[in-house]
Amino acid sequence: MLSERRLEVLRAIVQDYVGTEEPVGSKALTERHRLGVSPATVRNDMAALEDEGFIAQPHTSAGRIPTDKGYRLFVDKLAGVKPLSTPERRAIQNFLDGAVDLDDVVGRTVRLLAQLTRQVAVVQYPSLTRSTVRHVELLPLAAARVMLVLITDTGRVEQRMVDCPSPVSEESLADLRARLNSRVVGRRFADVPQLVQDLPESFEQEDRGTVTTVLATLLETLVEETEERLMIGGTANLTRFGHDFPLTIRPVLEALEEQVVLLKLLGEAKDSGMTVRIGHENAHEGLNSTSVVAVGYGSGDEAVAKLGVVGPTRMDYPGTMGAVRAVARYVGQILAES
Amino acid sequence: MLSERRLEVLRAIVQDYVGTEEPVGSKALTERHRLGVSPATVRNDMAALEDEGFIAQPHTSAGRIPTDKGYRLFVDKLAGVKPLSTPERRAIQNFLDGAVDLDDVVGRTVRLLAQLTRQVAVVQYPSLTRSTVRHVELLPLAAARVMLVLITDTGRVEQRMVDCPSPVSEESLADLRARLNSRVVGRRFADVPQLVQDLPESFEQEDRGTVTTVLATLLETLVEETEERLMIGGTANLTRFGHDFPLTIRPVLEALEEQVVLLKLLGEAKDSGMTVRIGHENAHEGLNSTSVVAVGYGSGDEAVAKLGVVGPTRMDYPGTMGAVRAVARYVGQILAES
DNA sequence: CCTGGCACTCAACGGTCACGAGTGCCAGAA
DNA sequence: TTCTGGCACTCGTGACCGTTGAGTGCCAGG
Repeated sequence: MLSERRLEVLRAIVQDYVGTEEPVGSKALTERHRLGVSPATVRNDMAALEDEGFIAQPHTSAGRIPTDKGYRLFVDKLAGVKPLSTPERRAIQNFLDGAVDLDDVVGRTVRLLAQLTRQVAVVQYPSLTRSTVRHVELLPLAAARVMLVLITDTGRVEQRMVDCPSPVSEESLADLRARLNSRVVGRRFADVPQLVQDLPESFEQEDRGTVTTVLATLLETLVEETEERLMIGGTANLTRFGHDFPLTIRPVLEALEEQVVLLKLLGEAKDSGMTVRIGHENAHEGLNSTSVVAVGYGSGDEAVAKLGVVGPTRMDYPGTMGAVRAVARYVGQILAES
Repeated sequence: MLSERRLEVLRAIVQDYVGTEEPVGSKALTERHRLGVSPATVRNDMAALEDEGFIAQPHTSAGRIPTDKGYRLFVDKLAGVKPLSTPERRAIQNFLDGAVDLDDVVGRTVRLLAQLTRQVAVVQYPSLTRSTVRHVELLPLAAARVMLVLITDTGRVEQRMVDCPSPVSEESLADLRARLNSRVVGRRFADVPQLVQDLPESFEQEDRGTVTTVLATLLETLVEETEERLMIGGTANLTRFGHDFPLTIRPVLEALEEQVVLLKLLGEAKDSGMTVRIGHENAHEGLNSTSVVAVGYGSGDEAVAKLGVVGPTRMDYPGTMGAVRAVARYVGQILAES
């Protein structure tokens, strides 16, 4: 087991390295942190930490840098979550309060998070399957053409065109709309399939085709949209990564463009509490030199979606975690109000 | 005026430089392009082209590279638009055909364009002001709370929450919905303000407040959404820019994140025909070393929005222009069908 | 178990030098 | 006139090399 002081040394190394972006040596450490021991002692501790795999040397005769394992220990045991300052909190609230619709909320959140953490921000749209139905609308566009509009309690709206097998009267449509809504409003999307299962049977023969088609489209929409949407921002912050750009930044940008990858990334995060994935802990190869800090957010107790940031493993974990958590809370509040 | 051969030399320089990304010298030129003259002659021509400002030397004893002015001449006089190959056309169609809604169309388009040109793609959502109204829906959510949903002929949907000054009955709402739709369906959004101007007067005193509020929100939505939305993709392609990364890529990423900047950029493009802005022709400073190729697209003759790509001034103009034009056409078709 | 001392390693920096691609200019040929 | 070959010159690039200094590992003694 590592002694108290060695942990202290690790903490100091992480902090210095995050600050300076340069390998940190024993002498510099004793000067900047009152460890109460000489550089030689620190060197011994460092050797031990290196043996255990918490730190590494880029090359002989250079200082040490933390490994993924080192950051992991730092995050788990050595660092807390740094709360935001009052002005910061106020700024968040002001910035988020002006949003007019869901797109706007998500857009503002992503910009805010990117600015606050100076990293790449990712915000997932509230999931359909975890939301409840606020309203289902059916609009006749032509004789046999209907637009289906789904509205969630989180303000999300989805629409689909439905081509019916036969012309539908306004009355039948109104009837379907009414019955459909009476069954599903207030229910979770995940439960919708069950709830509408026997609906066609209660209609006249002539309208049954239409009802079936509409319901099919509705269910299809639910399935398609389970692959969620998301928004990213702050990619310009990637340029602060390191000096060895092209190789580092390229795969990250590529990964960020693949929504599938990002969604999987967020999906892997725990539903409650904050999740931090460091370097190689990320399954996707392009993100092996980045860390992901993610957390769920929602209007109530339950998370309806996730948000987070992607940055270099060498990031300010306490600060980033603080910002992510705070933003998630405020977004939850905003959603609850609307 | 420049002689025929000198123009030919300029064309050769642009082509070679675009291909190799390295300053091109007189000897290499004569070897790769059958100009029928010796390197010495080409040198004289180059000196002339340099005097006129079409090409420049990064430093003495290096080859020449085209200036913005040189590219401009190339695009205007020396290069055509390269049509896509049949497989490419087919790929576009296949890729775009599977789209389920407007978001999907735009998303697919942006990915397609990025992939085709290997550059950053920007696609603007169909403008509200230039679209026509397909339907206006009013959904009662609570006694004094209504959701306003706007649907355009291009499939775009906008929704807003409206808090009414007093409770509204279902009947009044249905009445308003009917009258509103009878006035505006099929009309252009730009004309809506006029069309609904006198609507409140025709309602009972008790509902007038609600009507006014709803209309106010409607008009507000139109104004807000005049600042259009857009989607970008292919930013990973920025890493192919040059070897002097950080300085080049940074401002571009920043500019791309500012939707305002991009919208202005696209807004400056001509409504019909293709617009190419080269290097310093772009007002925004961060884009001084990039070129923008943009074109309008729409379901009919008229453009409802624009799309384009952003890439290094050193880009394959004929190919890029060909891809942009082709994609715009297909997107137009898709929109017309839906 | 900590400390000071010491020899060793190695990336980074800067200077020198040869190479070669590319230029401008000029005198002579077409 | 216009093109061509020849020639001297420029200057960025890359190889080579010695110096410097931060940092290490190890060891003997407190």
